[in-house]
Amino acid sequence: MRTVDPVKYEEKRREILGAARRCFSRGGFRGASISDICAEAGISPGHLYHYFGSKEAILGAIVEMVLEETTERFGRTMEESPDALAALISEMEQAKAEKEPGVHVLVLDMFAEAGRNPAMAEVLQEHTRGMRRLLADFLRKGQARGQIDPSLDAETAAAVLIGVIDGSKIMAVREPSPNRMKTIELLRTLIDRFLTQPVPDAAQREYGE
Amino acid sequence: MRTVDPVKYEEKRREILGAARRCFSRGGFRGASISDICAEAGISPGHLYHYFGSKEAILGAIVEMVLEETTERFGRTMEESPDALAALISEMEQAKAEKEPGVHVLVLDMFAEAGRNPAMAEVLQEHTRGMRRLLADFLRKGQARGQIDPSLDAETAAAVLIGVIDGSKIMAVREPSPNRMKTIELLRTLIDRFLTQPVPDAAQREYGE
Amino acid sequence: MRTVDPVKYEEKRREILGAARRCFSRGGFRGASISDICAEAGISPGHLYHYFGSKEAILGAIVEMVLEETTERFGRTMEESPDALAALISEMEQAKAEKEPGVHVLVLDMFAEAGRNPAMAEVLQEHTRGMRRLLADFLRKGQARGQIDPSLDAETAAAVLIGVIDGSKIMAVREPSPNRMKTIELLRTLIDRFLTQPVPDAAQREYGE
Amino acid sequence: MRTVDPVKYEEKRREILGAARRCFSRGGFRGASISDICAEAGISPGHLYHYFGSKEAILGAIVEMVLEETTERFGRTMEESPDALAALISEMEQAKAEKEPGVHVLVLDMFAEAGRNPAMAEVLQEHTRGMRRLLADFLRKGQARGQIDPSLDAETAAAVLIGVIDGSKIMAVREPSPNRMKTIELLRTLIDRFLTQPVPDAAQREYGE
DNA sequence: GATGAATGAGACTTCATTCAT
DNA sequence: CATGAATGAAGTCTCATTCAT
Repeated sequence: MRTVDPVKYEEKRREILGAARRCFSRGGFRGASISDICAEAGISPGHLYHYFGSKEAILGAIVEMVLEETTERFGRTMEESPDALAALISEMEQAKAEKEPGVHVLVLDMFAEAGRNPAMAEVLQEHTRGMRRLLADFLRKGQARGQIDPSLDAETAAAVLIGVIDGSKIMAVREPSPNRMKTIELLRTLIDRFLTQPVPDAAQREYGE
Repeated sequence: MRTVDPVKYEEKRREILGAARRCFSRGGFRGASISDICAEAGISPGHLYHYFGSKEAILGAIVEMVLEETTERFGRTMEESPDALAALISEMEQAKAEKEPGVHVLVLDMFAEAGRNPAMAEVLQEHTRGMRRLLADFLRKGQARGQIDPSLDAETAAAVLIGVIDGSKIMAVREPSPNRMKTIELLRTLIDRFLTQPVPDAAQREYGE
Repeated sequence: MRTVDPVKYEEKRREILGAARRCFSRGGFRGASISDICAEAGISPGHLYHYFGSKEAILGAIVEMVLEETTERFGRTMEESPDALAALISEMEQAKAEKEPGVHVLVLDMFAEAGRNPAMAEVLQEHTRGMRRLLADFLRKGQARGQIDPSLDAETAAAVLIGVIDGSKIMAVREPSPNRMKTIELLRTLIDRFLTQPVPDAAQREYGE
Repeated sequence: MRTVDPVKYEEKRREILGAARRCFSRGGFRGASISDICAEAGISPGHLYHYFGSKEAILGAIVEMVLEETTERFGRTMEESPDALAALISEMEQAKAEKEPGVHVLVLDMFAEAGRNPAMAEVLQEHTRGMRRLLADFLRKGQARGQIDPSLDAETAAAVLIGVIDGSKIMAVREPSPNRMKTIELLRTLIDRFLTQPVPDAAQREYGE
């Protein structure tokens, strides 16, 4: 009798996904139970299975959601930033000041999971391609504007920079809060020097003289 | 009569640890069961608890082992390398060509776990301090020899470089095998430019002109 | 749709409690396993945990139930009895002719458990206070009616009598069935003499003469 | 080659029994493991099985030991006491001031166990007979000396008094420390009135007048 | 005598999933 | 739509007992 209102359906789905995300953020993919998610979402387990066929499916949807958000945010950041350097630094700082602190855990868990789950690996790789393309375009624009070393292969440089961003996320786990400022500052230098054309080789190794 | 034989004990312990490591590499910390480990090690569940008081304890021992190995290998790499750049690149390449491919997963899992398990975080931070000190000393030597920009704060630079190495590990998950070469090559450039003194500011932004 | 039905829930809970009680009566608190209880109740182990969070919780509920029943029955007995003596004797006889013979074991187990489990001790003490108050009031009424020695402190006498009742329960374990009659008969004398004012001291030690 | 020195054997057996007793006192029969006992006795599990064929056997030996001690102590107490009343009170007080507080638990556990384990019940009943005989003799002597109501059947009275003593042990669990003094005092009255000839019936119910 | 490595059954508990209502 | 009762496999861990040394 009741028509299956697809709007409401999607809405509820998103609600559940939000609850799941909060749960996963706390204890990782394996650490949150369907029960936990149901409690957080305020629904019954039976009902949850109307929206997702399995826990794995929830996980998949979450990953997609998180990755999409990441890409989106990254795209916005780049649009709003004056240059590549500022954009990348901003990206790293934003990641650090996340409202939900568990997001990091979620992303790290994703990496680990991708290391052993081919399906997840595929999703992650697909997303990485998208993000790299985005960043590469951005770099190319910088090169066109003369802000970035034109000899860099934009595509490869983008991959490298994504690696640097990932590394900065791990730094948050590896080191306690102190001197994070100084590290970020030096990361800025690192990126700056990478993207900027270096002096001719001849001049390079001369400090000691 | 007096058969205590701590040698055999330690040997067996190591054997179990090896089995556990293989299992964890496959399925992550949470994904491998005590049963799995026992099967892999060829012992009964009851017996395993002669050597480790809990699954958590096994995990702890593994983590310690892996981190120790990492530090050792890193130390050796640096001793054998002619300069900092070579050492870091070699480190990243070695990591990639690990005999046991699952080690990556293990390390990534460790990061994720540290993100929510304070005990694990503590261990990881302790180890990070050690590794950073090692790397900082190495950088200072390079600075003394005039190979590295003396204006860099060695301690902070070490932290940043560890981040880059971590990032390179994630790259292995993010991107399929192709064009890994080019990425590694560009990472070399990144590190090179970071550690090497840049040209005077005046000369920097001149590409386009 | 709105099927919460706390009635059915409570019913099932009581059912499980009944099964647990039967199991505990057979083998004691430690001797009955969750599996046993599930088999007795005809449910799966997973389901049992919908109703009780732990084995300890079941135990707690049982204890409460048994103690409550005891108090209730004791209250009724006293209301129905013409005087204190009859009430106490009736109490001891009733205890002996329990429908479920295991109840004794259960109570004895409770005492033992209370000797080492502080939580259980607390529950038992709470219940003891209630029962003592009940009995003390009863004794005071008897004193008012001139049936009981008014010089007895009702509260303390109640404690002592509870001890006598407990002792009579242990007698059931200590001695095989024969000459139970005679013992009960003599217990009646014991209580009678305790509650009844004795002759002046002068008259007391004169038997032999 | 080595003769099986029966003295040393018995000694070691007793040592293990002591350790087991301490363990059982803490956690009850079921709460102490063979491992615990071995640790407490400072021997290996394999060795323990040279002395006792099973855990059950240890339990049996302990029970026998405890019961024997109880009887012995009770015998001594009676020999040393001037009259029955003093002896019984002393018995109850001694029990209360036990060096090892866990002895109570052990005894209570024994009662509970006897409620369901026929072998244990048999042992307990055997011991009870011995103790009752002892006490009955003692009472008869008191009757002969004119200190105790001669109309009491000594055998039955002994059973009743053992019940009172048992009850006083449970009181230690049922009630926290306060006003234990008063209770013991009143227990004295209870026993005194029980053993002492009451006034003629006619005089008894006259308080109110 | 004495050790402790080794076993394997079984304990409690969790959890993804299904289904009658 | 929605509930929550129900399942049963699997997980971690304990423990009495055996046996080669």
